[in-house]
Amino acid sequence: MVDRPARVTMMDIAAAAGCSQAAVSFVLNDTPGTRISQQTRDRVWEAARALGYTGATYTTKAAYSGLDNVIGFAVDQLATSPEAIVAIEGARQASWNAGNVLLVAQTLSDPVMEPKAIKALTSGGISALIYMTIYTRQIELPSYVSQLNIPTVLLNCYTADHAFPAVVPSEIAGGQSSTRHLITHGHHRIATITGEIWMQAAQDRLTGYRRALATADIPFDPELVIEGDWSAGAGYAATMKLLALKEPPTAIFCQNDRTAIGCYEALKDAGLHIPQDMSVVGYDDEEISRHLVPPLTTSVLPHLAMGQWAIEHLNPDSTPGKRYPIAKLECSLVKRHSVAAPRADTREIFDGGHTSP
Amino acid sequence: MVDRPARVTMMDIAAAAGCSQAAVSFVLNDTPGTRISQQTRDRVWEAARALGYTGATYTTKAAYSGLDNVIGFAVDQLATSPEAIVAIEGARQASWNAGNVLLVAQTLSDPVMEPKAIKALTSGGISALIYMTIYTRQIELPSYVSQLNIPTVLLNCYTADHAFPAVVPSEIAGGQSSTRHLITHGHHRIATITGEIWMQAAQDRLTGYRRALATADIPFDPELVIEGDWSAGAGYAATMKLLALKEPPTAIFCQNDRTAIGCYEALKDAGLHIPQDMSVVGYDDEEISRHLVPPLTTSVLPHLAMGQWAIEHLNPDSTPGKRYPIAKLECSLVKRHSVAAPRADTREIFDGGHTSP
DNA sequence: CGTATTTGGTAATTAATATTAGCATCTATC
DNA sequence: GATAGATGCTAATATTAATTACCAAATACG
Repeated sequence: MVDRPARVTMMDIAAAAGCSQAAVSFVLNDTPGTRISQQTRDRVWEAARALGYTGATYTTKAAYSGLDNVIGFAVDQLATSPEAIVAIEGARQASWNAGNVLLVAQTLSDPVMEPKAIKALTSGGISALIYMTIYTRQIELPSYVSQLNIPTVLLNCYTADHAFPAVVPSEIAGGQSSTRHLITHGHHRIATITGEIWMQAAQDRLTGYRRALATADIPFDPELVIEGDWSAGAGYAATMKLLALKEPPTAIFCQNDRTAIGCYEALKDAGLHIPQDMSVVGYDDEEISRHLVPPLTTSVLPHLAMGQWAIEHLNPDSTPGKRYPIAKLECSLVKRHSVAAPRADTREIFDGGHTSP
Repeated sequence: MVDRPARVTMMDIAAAAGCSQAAVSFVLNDTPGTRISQQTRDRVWEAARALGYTGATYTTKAAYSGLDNVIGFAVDQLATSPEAIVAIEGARQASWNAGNVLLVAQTLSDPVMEPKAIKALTSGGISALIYMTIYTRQIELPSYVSQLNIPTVLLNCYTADHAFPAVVPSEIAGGQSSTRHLITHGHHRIATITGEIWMQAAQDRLTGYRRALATADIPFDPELVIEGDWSAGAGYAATMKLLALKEPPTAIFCQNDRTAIGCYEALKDAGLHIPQDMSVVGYDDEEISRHLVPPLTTSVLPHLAMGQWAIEHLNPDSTPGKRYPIAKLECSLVKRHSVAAPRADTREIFDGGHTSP
């Protein structure tokens, strides 16, 4: 480069502050063992700030830039739901022994903010990156992430090319075990209220539901699947629709807790009691679920475990071209008091008359 | 320095990778317009990583280190309570227009981790720092924070020397307005269940309580102040103690929502109804409060506003020696259904016989 | 087969910063 | 009022990294 007019050097600061370049170096680096008066220090700092000193050109984007054990954690949203916090906590716990520091930035799913956030993270010299999204989904990893040349793990999302380790909740298994839990309590006529069906999670939980039915040799009845939208309102409406059926279900698998809240309301309005008249299970284990009456049986999202998994799979040997399978972690069922065996009379109808002892 | 054995330079990498220093520079900087084969690039990266290349020495800790608009947010705990997240969200909203990126790190109140966290934050070249604690309290700001030479704001904490702008909730005003709310509903015999009294927040809320009584010319009765510990259990015990009083109160100001939950339980067990037999107000506006029966009147902690305030007061002109007053933001009361006028009969006793129309 | 062009580098130069050594000036001390 | 530090700084130098200019081998091509 022939002309570099923009760059501010220590020489410029020295000229502005009326001292030597060496003095500027001493001040800005706070070099121990040098004697510079406070006045000169102030003048230097002031000049540096006024001129917008940016440090040396020699700040290579190279790996291990000074800080070891700093792991970047990029997530699209922090405040909207607790999952991100839980995952961060899991990551923190897992890296506790190693003394790692987590640096968290929000990408806000914004084409302007995301590169800024990632740059802010990386220019600090992180040694690894965890990239998380709030909603489980396939993503296109931006090039400025994939070309970072540091170990990277995807959390709650994955790319089509499987170029990075990725971990997501096992929603299929979760839907399956929720449904199986109802089946083992003797239910045969089990309804489900889905989320917005275009979302991966909703499809997977439904798949799990069907799989559990198939495993137990219970025929699938499309009448018992109502499409919701994760909201309590949809849960209410769907439950009402189910109750109006000629053969109403004896149990409802609500595919998230908010839907279950609407379901609770509808059952109350219909004069039915949980779990005597109707068993209900939710999904997500939101804080409120344990305070419902009766406390809701639901599945915990494994975000804590996913955070831990991510840390444990930050493998430095990134063989180029390697392909990783997507890891799926179990959503464990927390059993509370919203599930019971169906009433004998109801059960007899579908059980062909023989009741269990 | 005569011997510098530790420092890894591009020369070292060049030797290890079997190429020139220039080639290393090209590769690590991804300099456009240079032709380096992929094999050489790989060798260079591998060597750089193996040797632990840390970048140039010339990475001055100077101001404005490359990244403008990156604000560090250090907080002791992220996961234990939602306040930190709310404050971060407030800060994010406030800096939205400016396009700032927030970089969040947890200090974990740990003498080992905190310096690491702060260093991770600052070495990225943040232009400002917000330092937050979960519990409102006076702190000793570590020297590596106070000597950072960037605009700094304290959130939910403050130093004895007032050397930095600081913002905390106005707990005194909050306690006062909670109590006043009960007074305006006609209550004269108002109890309070405190938190752990060594905590600033508990003391301040109690002070607000006393101040509200004094303003309304209601004599302070020590019998009506029970020391709790923020827990539901303490709330239960304290309420029972209050109910056993010769002249039980008609309203209870629980100094946090969890205490109020215990209080609700105790009242239920005593066969009393809220708000007909006893008015209750809480504090903190936890998620659960709106789902209690009846929904709890409580005060919202102003963490969102505090986050915004912090961003707005990141003033770059840090005149050395300047003193800042501690800003206090209002805890606004959210009125739900746990407060009503006292029963006429109860009120008559203390009202001297004349009831309001 | 000679020549042009691309590929893949190096050597030398330059820019920027860190560090060492030393030089005035002040200040306390006898 | 000489003198021995201590203080506050600069000049010179050493390191390090970025960049330019150039070079040799491989490849394409008529």
